[in-house]
Order: sequence, then structure tokens, then C-alpha cells
Amino acid sequence: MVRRTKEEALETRNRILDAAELLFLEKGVSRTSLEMIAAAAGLTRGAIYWHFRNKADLFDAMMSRVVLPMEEMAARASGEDLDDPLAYVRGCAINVLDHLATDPRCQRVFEICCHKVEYVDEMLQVRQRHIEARNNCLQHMERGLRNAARKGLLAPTVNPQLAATGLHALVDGLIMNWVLDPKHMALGRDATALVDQYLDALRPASSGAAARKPSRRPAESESA
Amino acid sequence: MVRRTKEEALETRNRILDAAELLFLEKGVSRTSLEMIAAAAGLTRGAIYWHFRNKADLFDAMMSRVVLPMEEMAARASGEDLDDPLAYVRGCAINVLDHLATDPRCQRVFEICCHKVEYVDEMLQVRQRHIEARNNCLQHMERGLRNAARKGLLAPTVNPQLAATGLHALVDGLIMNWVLDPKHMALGRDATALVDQYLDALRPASSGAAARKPSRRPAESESA
DNA sequence: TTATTTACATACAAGAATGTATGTAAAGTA
DNA sequence: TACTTTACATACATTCTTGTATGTAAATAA
Repeated sequence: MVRRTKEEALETRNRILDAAELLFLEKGVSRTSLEMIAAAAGLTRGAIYWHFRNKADLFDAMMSRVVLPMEEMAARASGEDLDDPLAYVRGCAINVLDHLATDPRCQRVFEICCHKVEYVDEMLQVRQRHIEARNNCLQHMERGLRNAARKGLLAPTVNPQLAATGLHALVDGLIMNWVLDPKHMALGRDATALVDQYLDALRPASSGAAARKPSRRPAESESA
Repeated sequence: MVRRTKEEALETRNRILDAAELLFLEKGVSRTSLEMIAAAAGLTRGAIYWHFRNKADLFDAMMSRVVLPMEEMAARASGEDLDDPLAYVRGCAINVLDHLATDPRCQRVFEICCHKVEYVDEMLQVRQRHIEARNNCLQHMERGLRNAARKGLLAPTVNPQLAATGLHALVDGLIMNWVLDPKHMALGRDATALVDQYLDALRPASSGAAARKPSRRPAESESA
């Protein structure tokens, strides 16, 4: 057998992850054998066991290719020192939705982790990671909204914690529903309007919607 | 072997479904063998194959015990002729959340269909059923909001279709997040406030929040 | 009462997946 | 150059699971 150089080995690793991604998407994680993945990548199971401890480890690596960049993105944007915390929160929400709407790999992996895997045993740690990422996201949002409230950018009746929970649930719900059935709704088109609609409602009556940058309004449905 | 009467057979069937529900929750659907389910119900696989064609059929029956009542509930409430369509929409959203928050079987089954099953092959029909139920729910909501708009209960800037999408995503997101980590948030407590916060934002500026029945506001977080 | 069907239990056949152990040729290293 | 390690491939043993076929005793029907 021709032994590969380090670069080629890394390429092999990525070929494995690519093959796994497609097969997980099509067959589900538990019905995809390592044999199938190896064959799809033009290898044998030996190669997979060299690069990964087992299927859970492989799954984790596949997830990381998509999740790590997003977590880093979230970590970089502290949003503490911005003079418009609401714009930061808005950017967070819209960035995620836009990224999902435009990146095919992100779409595949989201579909897999939403509908093609069972969170039991070793997979529970993936779920735990999801929970922690969510809590982190919620904290960022709540802090942003709290800052906004302090600057008088929110109506005094608004509870920042509740508003953060609501906004996060809205974005999460949009993601889930779009992943469930992408052709039912134009995520890239409506996402901005939906987030803005939610955020506008939090603003004090005086400022209205004028405080943010304009966004396209989606066309009214043609049904009666 | 003592052959059972019809009632006893139906009891057996329910025992199988109960056992499956608990095992699916604990082990995930694909890692739960029919042998395990049979043993947990004090039976053998023969009994399961008598009552169900295969695991997918059993899973479907388990889902139906929870989903059928909810679908019937949704079907009964047309909401067409109510003089307050907004109250109908509000009731829809809050009922689902309340039901989830109080019914343990609903909680288990939601957890299973959200995180313990892979939607591939035969399971795809379960997913399709989910999509159709969602579309139906969205239609009801949109019609309710459209009626509300006609009666001047909504601000003229509100797009009923978009608002329905948003409200549904909000409720869906709340469900998903609560199922993901029930102890992180008090669904029964905050659900009402979150739905009301969303719906209040849709009302014309004049009517404000006074148009609906009062609801408890959750306590402000104690953090700085 | 006899015959039939029901509601299961038991037995069988057969594949499929995993983990590990071992083989191997080339890349890297001293 | 000789040795070691890398990056895989191959082979093996074992365990699970499914579907079906068949057995059977009691309930039900005629």
C-alpha cells in the first residue's frame, strides 16, 4: 500500500468526513455503517479507525467542522462596548439565519443533528455541547438587551431576560421549521423581517422602527 | 399458554406501547430491540409481531397515542366564528405549551420524536405527518390573524402571514428549548407571558395590552 | 360439542456491524 | 543506510437483531 504524506492523510480524513456527512444525511447515523463510509470514501474501515476512535468520534468531528466556526464567531462578538447593543443582538440573530440559508454544508449538518441522529449514550455529550452553546448565546443576548435597556433603547415594560428567551426561541423555531421543510418558506427573505418585527416591538413607542436600518418587507400572500 | 380475552389483549398492546415509550426514551429508537421491549412488557417478540407489523409500526402507534388527541383538538377549534380571533390564536399557542408542561406522557413522546429517533426510510412518513400538522396549524393561525386584522384588532402594518410564521416559530422554539433542557426554564410560568408579549406587539398602538386578560409577569432576574 | 380463530410463545435461519489484532509498504528520522 | 513510525488494508471473532415459521392453549363461534 502506498503510504500517504501528512497532507494526503489530512485529505483522507476530510474525504471520510465528507462521505460520512452525505451518508448520515441519507441513511441516518445509526443505519450508516463504518463500512459504508469507508467504501464511499474509497477506503476500508481500517482507515477510519486510524483517524477516529469510533463512530461517535467521527460524528463529533463532522459536527465540529460546522459548529466550531460558529462558536468562535459567537465568542469574538462580545457586544459589550458597542454603542448600539440592539444592533448587535439583531446582527447575531440574522447572521445565524443567513449563514444557514447560504451554506450547504451547514444545511446538511443541521439536518443531520436535527433529524438524523439519536442523542443517547456517547451522543449525549453532543447534546450537552448544544445546551451550553445555547446558554452562552442566551447570556450574550440578555446582556445585550440589558445594555440596550440601560441606554433607553427598550420600552420600560420590557423584561430583558424574557425578551432574550423569546428572541432566541423565535430564531430557533425558524431554524427548525426551515430545516424541517426548506421549500415551505424563504428563510433568506423573511428572516430579517421576522427578527425586526420582534425587535421593533421591544423599542419604546417614541423611537418606532426608524431606529434601525431599513429592511425589505416580504410580499403579501396572494391568498384571500 | 393462557389465551387472553379481547380486553386483555388490548391491555397487552398498551403494555407494549408503555414499555416501548420508556425504552425509546432511554436507549433511542434504533438501539432498542423488539426483544428488549417484549422483555420489559413481560412478553416475547411474538406478542409484538402479533400487534404490530414491525418497529416502525409500533413507533407510529406510540406517537398516535399523543398526537391524535392533539390533532383532534386542533381540528375541533375552527376559530372562524369567534368574535375575538386573537384570543383564539392566543389560546391555541398557550394550550399546546400548557399541555406539554403538564402531561408527562406528552413530554416523553416529544423528547423521543425530537431527540431519540432518526427520520429515515419508513420513519419519513412520521416526519411528513409532522409537516402537514404544522402547515395546518399555520393556516389556522394565519386565518385567525387575518380575521383579527379585518376587525381592526391588528396594527395596519402587520403582515398576517409573517406574524403567523413568527408566532408559530416562537412557540415551536419554546417547545424545542424546553424539551432540550426542561430545568433551564419554567415553561408553565413564562409561556403565557412570552406569547402575550408577541401578540401585544401586533395590536394597534391605541388598544395596547389592555385588550387581553391579565397574565402574571415572571420575576425579574436577580443578576446585575 | 366441535371447529375455528385468537393471542401469544418458541425455534430457526441468516445477515450485518463492531472492535481488535495483525500485516505492510512507504514516509520520516538518525 | 537502517530503523521507526505512519497510514492505512486485511482477517477474525463475536454479538445483535430481524423476520418468519411453527407450536399451542384458550376464547369464541356454529
